[in-house]
Amino acid sequence: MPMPRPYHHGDLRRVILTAALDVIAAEGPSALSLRDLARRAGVSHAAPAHHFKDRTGLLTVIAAEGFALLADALGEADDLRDAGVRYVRFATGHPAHFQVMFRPELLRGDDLELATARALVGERLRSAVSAVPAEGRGSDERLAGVAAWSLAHGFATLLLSHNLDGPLGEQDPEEMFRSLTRLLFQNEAG
Amino acid sequence: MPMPRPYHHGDLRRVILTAALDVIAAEGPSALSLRDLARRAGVSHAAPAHHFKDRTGLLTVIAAEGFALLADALGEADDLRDAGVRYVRFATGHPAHFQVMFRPELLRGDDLELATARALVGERLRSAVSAVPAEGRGSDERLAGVAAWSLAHGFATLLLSHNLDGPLGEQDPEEMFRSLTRLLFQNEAG
DNA sequence: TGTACATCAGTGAACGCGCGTTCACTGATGTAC
DNA sequence: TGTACATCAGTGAACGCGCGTTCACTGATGTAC
Repeated sequence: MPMPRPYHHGDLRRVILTAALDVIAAEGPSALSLRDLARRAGVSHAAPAHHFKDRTGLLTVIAAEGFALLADALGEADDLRDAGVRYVRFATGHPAHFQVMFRPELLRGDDLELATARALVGERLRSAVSAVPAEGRGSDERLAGVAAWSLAHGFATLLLSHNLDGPLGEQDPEEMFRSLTRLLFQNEAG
Repeated sequence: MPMPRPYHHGDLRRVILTAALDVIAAEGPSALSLRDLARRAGVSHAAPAHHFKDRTGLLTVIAAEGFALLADALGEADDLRDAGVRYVRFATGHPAHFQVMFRPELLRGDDLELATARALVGERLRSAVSAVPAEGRGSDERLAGVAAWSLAHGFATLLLSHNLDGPLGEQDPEEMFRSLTRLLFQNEAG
């Protein structure tokens, strides 16, 4: 005997977000439609607009949430290598967020929450780089930052798009990433 | 006095491909529609299907062409560093191809031309890695390959998605990438 | 050199579909007095 | 404690749009004889 569904959903915003993350992880951001999300949430097709205005609004919320989660993860890193590992772990753990965060053309660029969260990630990355002794990282922190970011981001991206399935075999991605940084930094610092 | 347009276009396939590359570079692969391409080519909306069957067919042709171009570029590399630079140059020079090549979910996976071109790129990358003396690259070629690929791919990806606009400033991307490899490899090998 | 026929490239009308958006509405909740 | 009113969340019908796909077609080109 089905309970009569209450008129107010109560948690619709979160439910739609979760459904959106499912869709994005499975089929990419371009597969997203508000009507489809409404259907998945069992709610009238105009309801999602109430919470997110439109697709861009929804994606912007997801990106902001993603940056906040990533900033949290990076905040707990011991050193630069660990930050890299956490970056990769974030990407595999939150593939939908990750896929959206770095695609500015999908997002409301002037969103305050997004900008704030993104800036915090930038700070965390820079401070992880600064913590490496200068002999190990060269004098140009900006350059070292881009190097570290490129490496982690490239690995994560290739991983998520299944371009490392071959080379990885059965190996754990995080473990491979760790070896990879050991190779590059010859075990110096982080 | 407009010439009466001949019934047979003569070069429609190439014209549609070019239009598709424009659209992808400007708005991403998800913005692609066959009808829109037909409109741009000034041709009836059913014509593109004649050459490419559907969106996936078109994207597969683009990806295969991209891998072929990339293989050519890598084939001329002097060493691993140069291969990296050429990888980045390819990405900036052919952004639309690059955006499509590493998204298997958009492509006809069993396409022979695609698989062949992709395999050739893999070979070229591996041979660039092998050419580095073993002291400089560690004993695990597979790992070194993934490291090099991640670095170049991450840099190229962040660059194209405008995530390096800040750090770059006025600097030439290729130049920055070169510095970045010098930093990482302390000027040892390639 | 001429003719018949096959093949190929592109046309244009028609269809059904899912989409976003709008709008007047209704049910539920919170607040003022 | 009760009532009135404002606000908020979600409904459901309607619209117009661009899309991919199908289909019978026509114009151009190549080939056989």
